[in-house]
Amino acid sequence: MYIFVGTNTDIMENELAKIHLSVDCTVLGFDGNRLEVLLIRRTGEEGGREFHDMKLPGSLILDNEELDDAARRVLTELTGLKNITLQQFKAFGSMDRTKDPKDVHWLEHAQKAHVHRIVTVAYMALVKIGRAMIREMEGSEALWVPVGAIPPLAFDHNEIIGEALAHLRSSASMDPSILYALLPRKFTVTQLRNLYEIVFGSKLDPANFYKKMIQLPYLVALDEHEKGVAHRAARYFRFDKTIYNKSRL
Amino acid sequence: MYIFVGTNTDIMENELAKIHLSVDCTVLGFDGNRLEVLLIRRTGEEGGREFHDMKLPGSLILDNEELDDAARRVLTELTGLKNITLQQFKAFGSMDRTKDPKDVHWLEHAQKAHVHRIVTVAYMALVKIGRAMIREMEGSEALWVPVGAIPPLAFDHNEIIGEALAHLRSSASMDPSILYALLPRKFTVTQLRNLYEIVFGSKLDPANFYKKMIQLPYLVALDEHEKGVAHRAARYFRFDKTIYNKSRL
DNA sequence: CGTCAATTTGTATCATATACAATATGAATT
DNA sequence: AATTCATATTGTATATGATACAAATTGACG
Repeated sequence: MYIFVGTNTDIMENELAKIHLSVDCTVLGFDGNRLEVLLIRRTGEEGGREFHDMKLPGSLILDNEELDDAARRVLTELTGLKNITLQQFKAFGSMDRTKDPKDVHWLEHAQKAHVHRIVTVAYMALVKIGRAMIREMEGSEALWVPVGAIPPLAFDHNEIIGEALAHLRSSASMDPSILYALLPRKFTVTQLRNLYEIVFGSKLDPANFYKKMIQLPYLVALDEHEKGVAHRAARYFRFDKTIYNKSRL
Repeated sequence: MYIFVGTNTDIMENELAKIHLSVDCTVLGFDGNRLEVLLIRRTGEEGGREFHDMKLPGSLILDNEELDDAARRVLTELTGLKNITLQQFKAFGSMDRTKDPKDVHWLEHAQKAHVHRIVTVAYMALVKIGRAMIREMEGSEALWVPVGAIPPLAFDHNEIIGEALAHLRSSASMDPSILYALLPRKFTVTQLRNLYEIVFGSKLDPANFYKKMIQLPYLVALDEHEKGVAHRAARYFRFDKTIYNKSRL
């Protein structure tokens, strides 16, 4: 005879929610001036009329697939990039995330099944907006939208983006080096400062910021300078990850 | 005619994982000296022999139940406490979290169904270890275990606790005020310093720490002092949440 | 009453943040 | 070619906070 001591929270199988599980990725990029999010165009139907809107890139989890792998799969299929900075930051499972009939209707067609409830694990990804990626995305339904100009999206995706940005701020205040994932390989201190100002939402003194940054051992000055600007050309720097890892045992 | 434009990540229903969803809570308390975790005794069976071990408090998600509500339900049933500091910090969905046959066997009996895969949303809870809670827990299968002396637990619960502690550190370094949830209503600056030292894993100068803390407007000095200690009795303070909220617009 | 072990106060030094003036420079303009 | 412009970069002075550590205080105990 077996003894199974459970807590008083044990539940019979037939009371359980039939739950679908997905991942959604908030892919953030920096165009030198603004933060942008990668969104997917969606075409659906409501009350007999076709409509167009947007959603986050995402996917249901495959059988036997790790959560992180699912997020990486979505990103690779979308951007062609590997080695993307990727952080899981929150699961969203509210009942009213499928409150909108548009979304329910779309889900039932896209998944070809009735979806009672869908819980999603949200990821934040940081990418360099580069030529290779732009080319990869051509002809796809993906586009970049500035975070200040995001229209109403499917499901609770506006809320997810809001929390992704909060996660970026808190994550970058713990370890600002993640921000280099958003910058091109070569960048000026002014570009770096712009990014700091946008992420943390505050103005910084250019002179003091400059001095603070160039004293960092892992910020390597290059011999190259900007060109074509109507003022003194700024020096390019690069982030040396090897030096960085050594500098923080 | 309807048009549904999907991404190339669309998936047929029959490829989908049959997933169960749960919450698990890492409940942390501070006994004045050490951090402790609340664990649940488990009795199961393996190879015809009964065994005893421990697990985190948790539960499958009820139908139509919010994730946060599920976590709160587990905590209320366990401790009798309401208004607990509670933060979701990560979803765990690795395939090999049910790698151990002990756990598979236990799950099938406890849930009375075959569980192919179980994804859990992990929460960190911070509580004051008080008389009321201790009384509430009497006769239950719950007990406090110091974080330095946690034995191998069910599933990936050791890993979950590790990440909960990491979350506590990063969360407290963003906003140390969450630490007051672990202290009694009245506490000395030395108790507060002990907690800081344990959470951040570093020694702090008592004199400097004292001066830094008493200048905070929301740390209110009481007229009461310690008694029964073999040295100068320390003054009690309390954390004033109202003042705290005002001091950070 | 002196001793003990910790709390609490005092002070001096050092590092870093901030403010802001001054200089440098590549391109556009005159 | 000289001047203007706008930003990059350097310099300097001050304020603020972190750290080190000595000194004074106090409740309990023998």
